[in-house]
Amino acid sequence: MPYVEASLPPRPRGAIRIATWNINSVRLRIGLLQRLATETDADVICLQETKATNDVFPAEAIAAMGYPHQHFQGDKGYNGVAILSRLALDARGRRLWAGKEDSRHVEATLPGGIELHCVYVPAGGDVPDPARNEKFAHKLAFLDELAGDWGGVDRAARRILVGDLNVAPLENDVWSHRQLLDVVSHTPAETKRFDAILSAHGWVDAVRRLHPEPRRVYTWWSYRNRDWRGSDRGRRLDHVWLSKPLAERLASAWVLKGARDWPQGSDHVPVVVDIAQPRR
DNA sequence: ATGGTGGTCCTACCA
Repeated sequence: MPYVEASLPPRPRGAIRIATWNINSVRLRIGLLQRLATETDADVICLQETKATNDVFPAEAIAAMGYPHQHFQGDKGYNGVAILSRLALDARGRRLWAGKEDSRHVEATLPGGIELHCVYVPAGGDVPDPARNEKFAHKLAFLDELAGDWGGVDRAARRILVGDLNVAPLENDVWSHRQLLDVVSHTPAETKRFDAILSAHGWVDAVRRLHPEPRRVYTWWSYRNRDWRGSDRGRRLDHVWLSKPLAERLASAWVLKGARDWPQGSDHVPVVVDIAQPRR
């Protein structure tokens, strides 16, 4: 199983461990970020929905946790992404998408020339019709841009894209494929775009590489579900994508399901991967 | 059945 309830096994010598988590307010859950660091021993933590502008981002508290190398971008009350690292971040940047100023992407380069992208795809509202719902149109436009050559399509590059992509692409990424076909996050309009992005860039879906269908894997359970674990109406919205050279080094992938029960937790749980040291 | 819960920041908007 990809699921773990608490602490992960030790990181293999020389491996890089990367976690991604939609934290749903970094200031409210700063204590849970420490818990994530302790339970995973991650080298790099990518966050989405930090909901903090850069001037109020808790950079010093996070540096004190052992992550002094940081690259973040946030909006007041909404969006917001961050890359937090024990390892030096060589180059940093961000990109704007679908004609908006939203803080939905940051990128940085890790030691070894690994290009890391942290992305927060728009949720898309409730009505799965771009003609009637601007938010859904925005989401589709965002996904179309992700399928384009925004970073230069280079399948040989050492490149990672992680984040809350707000799409559950496969039948076993949702609790009921049939019932969610017209629910935003699992509509054909979205899942077809996912396929297009993956094939255009040669991305490998890390969790599914190691834990293939028909195994069910979720990373999000709604707050509106009283007994989230019992009813298990989840969706796999959070992803780690690897370019082929890095997919060949993929050692492990976990979903930290236990985080959904942390006191005052996020509705998303962290996804964690280990990338082994390159052969030399 | 058209809710249900949670975050931000003050009134509604977003997820």
